[in-house]
Amino acid sequence: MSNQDDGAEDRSNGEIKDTVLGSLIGYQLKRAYMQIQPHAQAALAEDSLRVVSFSCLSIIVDNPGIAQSELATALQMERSNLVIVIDELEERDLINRNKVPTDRRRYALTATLRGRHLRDRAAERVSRVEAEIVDRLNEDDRARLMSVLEKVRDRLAS
Amino acid sequence: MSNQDDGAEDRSNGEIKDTVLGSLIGYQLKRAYMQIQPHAQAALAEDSLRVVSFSCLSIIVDNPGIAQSELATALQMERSNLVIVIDELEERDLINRNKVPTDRRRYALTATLRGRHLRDRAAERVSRVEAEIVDRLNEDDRARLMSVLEKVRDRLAS
DNA sequence: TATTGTTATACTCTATAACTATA
DNA sequence: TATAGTTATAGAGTATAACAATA
Repeated sequence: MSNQDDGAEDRSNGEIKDTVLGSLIGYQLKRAYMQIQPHAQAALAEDSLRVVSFSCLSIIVDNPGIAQSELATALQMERSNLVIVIDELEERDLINRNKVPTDRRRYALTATLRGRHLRDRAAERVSRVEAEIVDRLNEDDRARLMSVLEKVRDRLAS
Repeated sequence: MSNQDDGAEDRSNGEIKDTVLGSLIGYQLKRAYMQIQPHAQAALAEDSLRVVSFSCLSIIVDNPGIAQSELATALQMERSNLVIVIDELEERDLINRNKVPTDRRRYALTATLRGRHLRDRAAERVSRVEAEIVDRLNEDDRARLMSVLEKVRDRLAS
């Protein structure tokens, strides 16, 4: 048998082919997110915030009076899983649970001054980190991002 | 006090503002992924495949002879968490663990004919589902996707 | 000494069911 | 009867440490 293409690809250079997987938008989105997420996480950790805490705080800052249910819907998470996050933000004096006279079942969530300032600072940090990461992406990673950009844009051309 | 903007935004229409959060690439990527993932998951479930099983199978099909460590690196997961996935693919006769004479520590993973066919069919299914979803995105979701496209493209303009 | 595959385990995230108090 | 917040719990997914076999 000759050295022609018999399906056993040459991987002696250590490169892994993911042609089929890489053609899927979901895979590319996940990969792109996985590049960014740890850095965003690290940036938020400087303010002792998790990604979910920051997301909640940010939505509360921009939507004063929002209820926990509404917040859960906005972030596409279960309201049961939101409770301890809100607890923590409240304990850190970043937000308040305000009683609503017209509906005593719900809380009106509002950010404190401290919460608003922390949100702004944290958002600034994450923005900076994201910009740095995208700038430092290597050839493969850039290709990945461009790939998902193109695919989604093609499908959106309507 | 008048009815002017005092920071308490009007949310009577039920719309939630996420201006700051929405300006972050990571958030947009995650949101976009969360739109696609459940549908891809459902499509793969028709072949009793999880996303991780399909990803592994797909990489093995395209890289015959790959080792578990290499596969773990390619998919950015721990090799310890890969073991049961590979076990399952092997039990379903979709791949083989082949002994490598020159290095008896590693296995050379190869897909069976059945595995290659299943991968092709599953990939086709996911592609179709992804296309449908992107087509059916509502105004908000499209705006989200365009947002991340623009942001990343701006940063990549080099 | 370092690496591959493996096991066990812990930790986080997410999902579900059920409860209470209100509407 | 339905909804908001809450609790408890189960299930994924992911991360870490340690081990045997081999390099």
